[in-house]
Amino acid sequence: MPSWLETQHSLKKRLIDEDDFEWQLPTSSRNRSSVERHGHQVVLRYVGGVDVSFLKEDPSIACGILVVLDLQTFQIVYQDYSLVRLRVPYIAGFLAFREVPILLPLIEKMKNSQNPYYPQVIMVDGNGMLHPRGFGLACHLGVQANLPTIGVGKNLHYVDGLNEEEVIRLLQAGRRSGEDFVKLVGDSGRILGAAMRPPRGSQDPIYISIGHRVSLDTAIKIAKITRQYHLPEPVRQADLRSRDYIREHKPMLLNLANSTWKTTAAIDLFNDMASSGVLEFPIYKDGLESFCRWHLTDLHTTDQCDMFRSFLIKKVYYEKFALTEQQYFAMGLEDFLISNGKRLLRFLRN
DNA sequence: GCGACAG
DNA sequence: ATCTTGTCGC
Repeated sequence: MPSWLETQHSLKKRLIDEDDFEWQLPTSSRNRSSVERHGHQVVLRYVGGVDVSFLKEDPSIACGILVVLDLQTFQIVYQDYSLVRLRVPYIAGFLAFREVPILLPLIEKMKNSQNPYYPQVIMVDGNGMLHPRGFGLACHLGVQANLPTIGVGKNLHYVDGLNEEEVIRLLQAGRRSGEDFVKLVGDSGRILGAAMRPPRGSQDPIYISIGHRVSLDTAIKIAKITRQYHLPEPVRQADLRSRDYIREHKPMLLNLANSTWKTTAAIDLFNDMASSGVLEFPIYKDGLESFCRWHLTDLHTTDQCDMFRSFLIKKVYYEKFALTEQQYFAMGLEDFLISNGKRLLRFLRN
């Protein structure tokens, strides 16, 4: 099994950072004819948006959504949900490994059914090239779905020396010239994306970056024409609707959370350790990523097991299963496997 | 050395 | 991601 790092690097080779599509951007003039050729729109009309929302009481339960906005009417013409139980932690810089498995099937389902609203480009709730290794969620999803994608971030990832204060300063400097966007140049000199000035009243910028098969200039143009409020409409609608879905189904979801949670979490942990003999976890150190590795063969003494236990609690259990500290202890899981080193040793021998 | 870290 | 009512301003 390749590591997440290796997967990112190899998928990145397939990334296309320039315009690669049949359609054209709609002109500012109003004569938007719905001309079609070979069943495909010649002018950009259907813009997708994806997002994932979570259940507060059990963050391992999530709802992924795909919506499609019709630019001609500015209405949502398609939406589809997917309810999932997450087994992958959120780790900064590796968001795609958590969300792509949810979102990709939604896209493929639509493609396989030859839905006429199949999006020509998808706006993703998460960054694209504006990412520590230049391959964020939007890139990852775009490459795997082979669709043009645009990254739309609400927060600036810690990457290439960029910081938010500087961005806000740049945006305000560009205000006089009427410029709504500022391109973001990292310490390396590379252009990583662009910051979009929020509508007046709000302070936080949003961040646009290349996902796949779209140039930054095109991404910016599409962000412009799809923005009515703070966020571009496809992403905003995906956000709102997936949140609504969670809210509406809350009673049922709470049942689900209580019924299978405990055993699933414990069994998965067993399997992970037993099959690979090693637990790996990516961590950041001095702006570089590395892996924290624990080999089961390292666990000879009670002390080592105790250290392993605290690592496990801090770095694996909470994040791997997206548990909060309170939830973790409420589950009583520490008694099950890792209450102390001796107990862990006993488990390892069997 | 620590801390900054998309959703 | 999630937590949250009223409130300040156009």
